[in-house]
Amino acid sequence: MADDDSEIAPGPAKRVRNIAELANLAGVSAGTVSRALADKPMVNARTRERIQALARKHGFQINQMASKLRRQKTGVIGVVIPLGHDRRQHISDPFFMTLLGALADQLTESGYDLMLSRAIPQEDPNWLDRIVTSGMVDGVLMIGQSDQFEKIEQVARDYAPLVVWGTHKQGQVHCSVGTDNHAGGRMAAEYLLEKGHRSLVFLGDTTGIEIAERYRGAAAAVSSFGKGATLQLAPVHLSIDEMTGEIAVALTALEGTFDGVVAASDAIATATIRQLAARGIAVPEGIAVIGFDDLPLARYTLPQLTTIRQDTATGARRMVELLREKIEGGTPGSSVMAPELIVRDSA
Amino acid sequence: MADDDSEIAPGPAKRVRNIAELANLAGVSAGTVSRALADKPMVNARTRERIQALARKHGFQINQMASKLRRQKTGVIGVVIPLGHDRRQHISDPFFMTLLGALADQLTESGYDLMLSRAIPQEDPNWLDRIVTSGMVDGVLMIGQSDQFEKIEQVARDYAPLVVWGTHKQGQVHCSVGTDNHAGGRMAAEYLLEKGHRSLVFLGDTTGIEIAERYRGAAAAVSSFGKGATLQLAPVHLSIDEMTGEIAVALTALEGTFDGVVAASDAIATATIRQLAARGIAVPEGIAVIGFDDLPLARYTLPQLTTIRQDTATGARRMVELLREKIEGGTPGSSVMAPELIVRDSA
DNA sequence: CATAAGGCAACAATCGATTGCAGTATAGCG
DNA sequence: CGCTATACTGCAATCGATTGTTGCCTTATG
Repeated sequence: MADDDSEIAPGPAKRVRNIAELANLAGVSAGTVSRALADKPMVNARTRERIQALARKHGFQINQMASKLRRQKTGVIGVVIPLGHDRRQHISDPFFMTLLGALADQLTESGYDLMLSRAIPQEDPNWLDRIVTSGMVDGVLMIGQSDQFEKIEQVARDYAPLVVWGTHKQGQVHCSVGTDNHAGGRMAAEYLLEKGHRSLVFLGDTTGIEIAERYRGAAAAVSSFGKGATLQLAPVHLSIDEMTGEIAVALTALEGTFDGVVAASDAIATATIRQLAARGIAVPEGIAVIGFDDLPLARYTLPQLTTIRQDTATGARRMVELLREKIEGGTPGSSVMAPELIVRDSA
Repeated sequence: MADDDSEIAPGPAKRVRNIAELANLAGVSAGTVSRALADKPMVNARTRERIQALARKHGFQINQMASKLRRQKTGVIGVVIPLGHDRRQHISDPFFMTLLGALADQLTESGYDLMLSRAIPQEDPNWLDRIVTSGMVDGVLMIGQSDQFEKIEQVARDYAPLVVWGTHKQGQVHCSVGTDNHAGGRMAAEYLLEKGHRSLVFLGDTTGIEIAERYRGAAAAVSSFGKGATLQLAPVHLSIDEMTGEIAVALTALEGTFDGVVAASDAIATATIRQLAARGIAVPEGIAVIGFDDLPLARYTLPQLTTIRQDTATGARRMVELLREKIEGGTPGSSVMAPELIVRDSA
């Protein structure tokens, strides 16, 4: 094998553990190796390439821990999912997963690593401080505010590199990216009203601020429609285990009193459609159902979901952009995205 | 100023950046602080508590990078998704996401942090080495072998702490956890045959080893059934963008030549059902469809999916268990889980 | 030929925590 | 009272890479 500069090189040679050893092999100092591998112009092009080739040949890579320690930055972004109001809500919640996927793509493209944490505020009141001051991450992206708005505010007051997916409240300290949930809720209810439905039910648990906003939006639409329109509220949690039973209970309890469902999420909407089908109620003819999120699964149902779209792809892009700005010392504002009504077949 | 154990402590006091500063405050040496915070019995119980209280008060936490560097372990497990044969397959693929969620839960419970990486072998042939030797992780969990079986084998030969979700081949070096894909494929086809369907189509791209196994299993079932039964193959990729069009093409091309579909995944199955519905073909009366995975979304479709279940929860648990064994120096074998036929309504 | 200038590389301090070993104080016992 | 054993604590080396500073050597120019 005609290889680099050696005669016979069967597979990767003796393992090189650190810069010093490689420096020995190359006959230079550790500092030079460091600069060479970092492509610094200060080192002669020829030696640089020689060193890089040697590194490649021996499968050598910089020890990240040492490097990060010295440079005081990690190249890692923490992605946190606070499971606040709904302890049993699994990290595998479909909306979280979708946004997480988008964030992973964005961060990878930006050269960051992604560290995933699940946080349970009820068990550890310092959940956020722990992540923030662990020294493991350059910044934190949070998926959802849950019922931890105050905690987030408190931490954000002296920790800059933090961007949260969620609702934006007037005057809040922390930087958020999210859909206008109030507008989305209103939009959903208005669409059902427009379609001639008058007795609406909102399926969702309003403990978390985002869902609460959606409910308020729907309520606003109904009350501004005036007499003849009503909105009932039935709490349904996001955890998939609890959801099914709660929907069944709600549907039974409210049977005959409504002709339209505003679901707090697509997951709830699909589960609802399924249960309605099981009861022999056609969607949308018997009862119309509108979702929220526009997850991929919204297109998998039959009928396909009419829903309020949250654009997770651009949301993720924006979160990463804002976080980078903050890491570099900027102070960008929050970003509120307009929800979009996606009309398909369920309403 | 009243410091140390102080009288009035209004909020977190002056920020303490490292062990040395805290040691100063406490009037002890850095070593003692380190031991105290690590709950080592060697330090006096009273001083230990005093130091811990002080740390809490100043919101001090050990610098992870320094600690990890010194101890030569990170407490981080890398979770890698190789996007081998299907470059456009997004990290947000529903099966990946489901397994990832389960892994996240398991790792968190085991006290590990989770670092997520997306790897594109075609762009970076050293994708796995890069992650393994980066010094950032104590071990690696891989989700899916894709078409990288050889690469994985090669790395596994001298990197122990690696556990892969996927198929187990006789005599392989790397440790895998997964479903018996061959048996699963066979099971799916047998079920359709048993139900009286004779002309089957397998929808899936057999470049990846796991899907290939499923196909071979189905083919085995069909050929051992004997004459009268046929199996056609139509490649459909896992990427959600490509999938839809490819299914449409396949359904059109094969129209009228089949009465049963063995889908390589639940995602493919649901997309297929939807397209059949759009063509006015009833499932399962007109054409039966059976999926693979038993993702949560399998219950969201109408009709609900009959499918081959892969138990991701126990799979994840087992992956983490095996990885821990390997990190501690053990050499556990692979684990093959039996697939399970879940009969619902689509076949 | 001499001197200046510029390009490269070596040296050594530094990031912050951990830990083996040595040292000291206190208690206990003869 | 003195000596040993025990229980802590302090000291200093170490993990591996980065980077400001210093110094050498080469080349160019008067």
